[in-house]
Amino acid sequence: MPKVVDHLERREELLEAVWRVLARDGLHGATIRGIANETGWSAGVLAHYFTDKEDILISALRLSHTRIVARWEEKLEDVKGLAALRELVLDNLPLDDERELETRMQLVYWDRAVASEDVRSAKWRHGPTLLDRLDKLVAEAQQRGEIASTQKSTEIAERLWALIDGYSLHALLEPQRMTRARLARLIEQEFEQMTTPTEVGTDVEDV
Amino acid sequence: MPKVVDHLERREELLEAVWRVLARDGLHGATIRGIANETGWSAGVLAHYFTDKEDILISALRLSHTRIVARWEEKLEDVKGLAALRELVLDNLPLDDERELETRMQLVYWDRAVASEDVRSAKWRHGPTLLDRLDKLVAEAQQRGEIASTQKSTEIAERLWALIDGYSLHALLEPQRMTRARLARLIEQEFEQMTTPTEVGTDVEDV
Amino acid sequence: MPKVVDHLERREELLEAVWRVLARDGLHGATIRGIANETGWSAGVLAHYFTDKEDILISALRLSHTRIVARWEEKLEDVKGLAALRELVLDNLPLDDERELETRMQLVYWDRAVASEDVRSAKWRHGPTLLDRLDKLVAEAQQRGEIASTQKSTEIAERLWALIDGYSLHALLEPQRMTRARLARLIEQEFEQMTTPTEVGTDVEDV
Amino acid sequence: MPKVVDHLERREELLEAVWRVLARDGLHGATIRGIANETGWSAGVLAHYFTDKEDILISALRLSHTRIVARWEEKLEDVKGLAALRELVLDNLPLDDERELETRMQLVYWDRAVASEDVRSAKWRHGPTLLDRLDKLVAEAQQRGEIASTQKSTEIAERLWALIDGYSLHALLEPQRMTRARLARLIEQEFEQMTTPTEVGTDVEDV
DNA sequence: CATGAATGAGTGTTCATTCAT
DNA sequence: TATGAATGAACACTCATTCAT
Repeated sequence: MPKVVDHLERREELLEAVWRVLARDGLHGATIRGIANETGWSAGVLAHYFTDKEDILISALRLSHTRIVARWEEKLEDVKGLAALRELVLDNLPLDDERELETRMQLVYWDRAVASEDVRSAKWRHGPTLLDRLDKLVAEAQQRGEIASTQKSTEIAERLWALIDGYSLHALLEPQRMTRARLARLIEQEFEQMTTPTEVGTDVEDV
Repeated sequence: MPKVVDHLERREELLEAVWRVLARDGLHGATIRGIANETGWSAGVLAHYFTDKEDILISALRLSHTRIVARWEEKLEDVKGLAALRELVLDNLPLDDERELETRMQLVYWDRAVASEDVRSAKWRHGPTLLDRLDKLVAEAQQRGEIASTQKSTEIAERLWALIDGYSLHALLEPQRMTRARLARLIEQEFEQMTTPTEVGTDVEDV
Repeated sequence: MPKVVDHLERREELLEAVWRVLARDGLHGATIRGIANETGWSAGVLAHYFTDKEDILISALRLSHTRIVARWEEKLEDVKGLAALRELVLDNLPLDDERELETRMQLVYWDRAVASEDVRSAKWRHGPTLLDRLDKLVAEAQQRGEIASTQKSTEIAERLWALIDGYSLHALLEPQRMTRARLARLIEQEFEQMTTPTEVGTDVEDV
Repeated sequence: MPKVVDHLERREELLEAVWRVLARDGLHGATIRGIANETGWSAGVLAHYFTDKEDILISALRLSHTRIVARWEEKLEDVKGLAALRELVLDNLPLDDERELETRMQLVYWDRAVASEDVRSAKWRHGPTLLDRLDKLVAEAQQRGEIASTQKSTEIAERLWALIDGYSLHALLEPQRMTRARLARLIEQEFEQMTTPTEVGTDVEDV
């Protein structure tokens, strides 16, 4: 009996090594040999699982997305509205090593994305699912009266997404200034602002 | 006497070509020969003005920063407080071609920045002057009573900076969705929120 | 299993090609592509066996030294004193193609050696083993009474070494004048002079 | 009146700079710009005095030869025989800075000489004048009875020349071992050996 | 399935040379 | 005469890719 290797399992194991290399060396520093070295296998083995270097990079990014979405599903199963929204936002910030790796992963693709329509396309990105989910949860929180409805849910979601990416970027580029603690505090303030002032506002109006 | 060439002028002319290449092809696609082609000169001419490819890239980034800061100085000469803050924020968003090029320029360096302490250093970046300026103007606006003082100026500035980079990123990655018009509108809402709700609002309520 | 190649054997095969190139084109004319061409392989293959061009050149020189020393060991196994000395001297003169190639090899490095302390260092040269060996054999011949002891062994060795390099140089630079035959004759005279005159010799004859 | 420049004088001034560069950086490290830098003039000025880089190198070597020969003429004007021979030999050893520079100059050309018949030719070298002169003086010394006639003058001259180049080489490659003092002593011994032992021989005969 | 030997295109860089001023 | 701007060929080196074993 020949050695049976679970093709998909091995593939994902390889892609996780790609993640580590991308997070460590950036996309410009990610070579086939460097990746192979990180996997512990030889360079040629990647040819068995991927057609191309581009295929490796796309696959790595997509697997990351898939994992993230799966994690969302699990996390948001039992929570609703504002609580769910907070959960989702916190899950997309580099507040621990795992999420920082994911953030780095996305960041290194941007250099290529600006130059290539192809990289910007759905083949690489899993679409704006984060924005959609934020929107859905914001709307839900508005319906529950947890968030003011003075602004459209889409716009609030858009703002949250921008904050997530902006703060994430600053956390990676200036880690000693934008520490994880500071980042968590700033996001917390964001939620306070989204809730308290407007709640009062509604009260006044309601009177 | 040899052919007279203004060294600094020629240098800046070359660096502007570098900008165009970086914005078009990304940092990973910027080759010496590609840059030379964009300048209209031969490849070897770059050796006269720069020691290294790294020198070219650093110089291009720094010149961009210098130009931007100079533009700020000019724009903010006569305005103060909230008006100045709005001016500064709008000046840092990809709302026209010139600013979009600047935003692209910065973005393409991030891939390298995450992997290299050196690229993150002051040699490449001109320091967090934008944040400092935002902070100063927010504080000024707070003193004038144009913005509520419920939140520290630093935190408001930090949020504005994150929004600038987050929105800019989305504008570049999904231009058909995040159009310039939409971006302008969202930023305008941000300013409305910073001013209206806190004015009188909370005070009155608390009474 | 991949194609099996004896790494060390292939390495030495490549280095022998480097010898031929150096002897033919000089060090200044030895390019990676020229060397690759001489090996019969593509240029990139050298990257598998050597880190650098400098590594190639150092390795080529060191292998030559290693081979030469090994040959000495073998040749001097059974002979002693003057006979061994003669053997050693003759083995270091360009009296056949193999030794001429070795001499050329050494010569082409001198241009670099004068300018660089590094090239003069032990990393490149195998130390003055030839001088040491000459010295040892001269002393041995003196103890056996085959050579006069009026001069220190070190000084005789030093002179022999200078003659070896001086004659070798002239043989390479003016081959039509300093033929191999002439070179052999001159060295033979050197040995005669080292032995006969001090041995009472002339006195007896003249009587 | 335009600035009058003595063409030949300027040419020689430039070539002396070439000497310094060759002695310092070797032939492989001698670039047009490096030479120009050493002259204190711009790079383009060399184009006015020399057609080619090869022309520069040839000219530098030939001027050196010319100067050396002129020095010989002067030095050997009043001395004859053995004394003149000693003078000539000492003048060709790197026993002071000026002569070391000359020796280095010659040495760095050897790498090119082995590869190119052209460099070995008379266009580059001033022919074996040193050997001829040595020969003439040895013969003269033999006629005067200062040196034994047991060996042909040509062969003694050949040996002296080999010693000169061999010792010079070792002095440049291992300066800390083969010091100038040691070199002078070894050469002195050579002259003693050339005279004393044979003198004894003659004494016996004369009896 | 896994290896690593081998390839060749593309990169940054150096440098002799030309030429308008 | 002297300059230095500009060129373009040649270089060492990197790296994704192919393929025989």
